[in-house]
Amino acid sequence: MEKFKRTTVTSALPYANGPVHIGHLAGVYIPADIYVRYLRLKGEKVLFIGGSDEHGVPITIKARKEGVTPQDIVDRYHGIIKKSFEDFGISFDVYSRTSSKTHHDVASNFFKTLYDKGEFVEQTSEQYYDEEAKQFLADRYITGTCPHCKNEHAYGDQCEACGTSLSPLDLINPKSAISGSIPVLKETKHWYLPLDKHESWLRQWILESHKEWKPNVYGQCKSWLDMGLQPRAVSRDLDWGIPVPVDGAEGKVLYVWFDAPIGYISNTKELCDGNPQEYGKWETWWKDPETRLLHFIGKDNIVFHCIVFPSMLKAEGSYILPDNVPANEFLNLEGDKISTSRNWAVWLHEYLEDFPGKQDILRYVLTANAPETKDNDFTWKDFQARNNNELVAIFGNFVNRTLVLTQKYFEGKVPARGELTDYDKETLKEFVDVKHEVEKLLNVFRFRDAQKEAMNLARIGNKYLADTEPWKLAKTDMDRVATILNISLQITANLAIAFEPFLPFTSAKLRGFIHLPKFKWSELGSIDLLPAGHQTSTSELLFEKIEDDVMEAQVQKLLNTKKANELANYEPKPILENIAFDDFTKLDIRVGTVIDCQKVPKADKLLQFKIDDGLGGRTIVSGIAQHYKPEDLIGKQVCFIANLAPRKLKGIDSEGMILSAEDADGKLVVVSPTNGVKPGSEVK
RNA sequence: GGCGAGGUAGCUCAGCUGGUUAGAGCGCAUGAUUCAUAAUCAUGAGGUCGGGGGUUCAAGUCCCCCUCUCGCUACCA
Repeated sequence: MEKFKRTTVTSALPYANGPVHIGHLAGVYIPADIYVRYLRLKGEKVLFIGGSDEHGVPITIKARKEGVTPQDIVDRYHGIIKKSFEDFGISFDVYSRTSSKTHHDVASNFFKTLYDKGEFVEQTSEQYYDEEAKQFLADRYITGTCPHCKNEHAYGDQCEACGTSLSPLDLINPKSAISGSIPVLKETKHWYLPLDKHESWLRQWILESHKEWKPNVYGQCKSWLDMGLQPRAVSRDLDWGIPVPVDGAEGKVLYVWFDAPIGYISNTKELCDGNPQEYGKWETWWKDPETRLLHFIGKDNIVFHCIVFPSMLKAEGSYILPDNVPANEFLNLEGDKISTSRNWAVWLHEYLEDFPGKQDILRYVLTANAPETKDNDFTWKDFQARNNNELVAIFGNFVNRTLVLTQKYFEGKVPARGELTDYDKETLKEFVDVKHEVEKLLNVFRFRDAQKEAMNLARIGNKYLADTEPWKLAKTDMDRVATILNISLQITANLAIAFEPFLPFTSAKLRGFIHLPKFKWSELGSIDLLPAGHQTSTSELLFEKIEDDVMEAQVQKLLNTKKANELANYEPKPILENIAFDDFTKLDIRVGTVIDCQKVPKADKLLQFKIDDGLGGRTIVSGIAQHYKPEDLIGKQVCFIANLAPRKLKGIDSEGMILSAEDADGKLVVVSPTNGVKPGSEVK
């Protein structure tokens, strides 16, 4: 740590196609904000960089669907996201966006530098081109019939009906989603970052030099490195994004994952160029070896920030590499994965409508239950318990007791401290220890435990009051009461400092109560924060209890979402276009009896069937292993397409396709005749 | 199937390079207390550390096998 003079902290750029929810906050922004506030309080030089990620295909699709421009979409969500962060006290030095002019220039130059240095590999491949719209089609812009489930509305990268990932070339009857015309294959050139060439130094850098990274991060990197790295395309044929700054690259833009992390750099530049006196030169924050670079991210981003982006920085040559990448796991909500598309989330802007002014409760709960080592679950019950039993009962209560007693006995003025007893000294020593403990934990990104440790300060205070009982002594020994309250008030002031990184709004409110305008982290542990005679205010409450009905309303809101989702899921898919009878008769569907059935080794989803088809038997491989036990199917009759061209699966020739119905929840159920029939019977 | 991360008290989690009766917070029980938002304080009950085998004088901690959860990856005619 000593070798660094300053710290650049980045937090993952949220994708501007939707608002942000508690998962974002818990995984990335709260930990980053706590860390940054902590460093600032210590007087260290630090920049906290954020911004919206505004390029990429999903934004263009959303725009098209709504009949607006991509810029409209990102303007809308950038605004909402930025406001949410401000509302929750995420203290970015800059929150900009990748559609900015600065970013376009920086990213463009970055690419150009790598291009000129020969760090890319050029490769030409065949991709679909829309001759009417005169453009190449991104995978998402091609629709067609899924070769697996025959859904006519499959996308070029994925069929949403059966969940299969596809390549555009797999689609039957591909169609352009832009013009509706039939696309043609055309050669196109793209640039690739040859990650394989970076493998050896990455291996050394991560696996040897950064064993201190969190296990989930280190393990994920090792997994990727051991699998062997492949070149990654850095350009796309698209009109939304940063144009590839090279001759002959018309109609091509930088691939979104390439431009997004550069956004950290551009946003730094924007900040520094706008106020050089305050922030200095942007290069200092990115190129000086005495700068410590930290990326706060969620686990989905590990590979980009540990492997891809460092490779880009290394290839460029003049940049420093991240010193650590503290990545969190995921937060679930009431037992289910948070999902933007299923609206299964607690949105930050909605939370503030329901709980105005209570952002610190959410900050507290999300930190106390942060997914630091594994996925965690957010429940409203836990939210209520932590508020009522911890914030209200321990923290708020201690502050309130102290201030009320001070008011009662000393008109709100800090009383002078007399001689300290041994017990007083013991108590003081304990809360000096808290400082060291919090620091130790924050330094290794253990925010959950650090916050718990800060809470200990209030516990110490409550115990101190209970043990010394100033309300009894008030009848006999006011000097002693003065000392006790003086110490209690010092503890209160310490709480304001200790909680500033975690609960900034509460800290500010508390400082208002005790009129403590200025403070530093180094003063934590001091018993001279409030001089004798200093005035404190009659307190309002720091936290309020949350009643059951309020929580029930939130749970009900989620249940309603779930119900709405179920209804939506139950809607059957629209019927496909009519076909001629001849087309039907081309299909030869038969009934067969399962003679044998077993799992295909080394495949999770495949079962291998031996079917009696009345004609000597045949082998069929079917992807239903997750829905049936092999032995349960033996002896059953199934329907299968008998004249489908055979295909090898995991080395086994599959001679046909077993028919299954897909239930609303995605469960596959084999179609079977209601009464037994002779094997080989035709289905008409 | 391969790889990665997890599986420790009712719940959420600590347990560093193996070392005496396995810890914390919440919840629960009992007692004390009233300055405080029925808040606080003390005490206590609760775990064969996912299962099995092994190494060792000694294993939650190291090795092997199995099992469950999550993620990446392959497979879904």
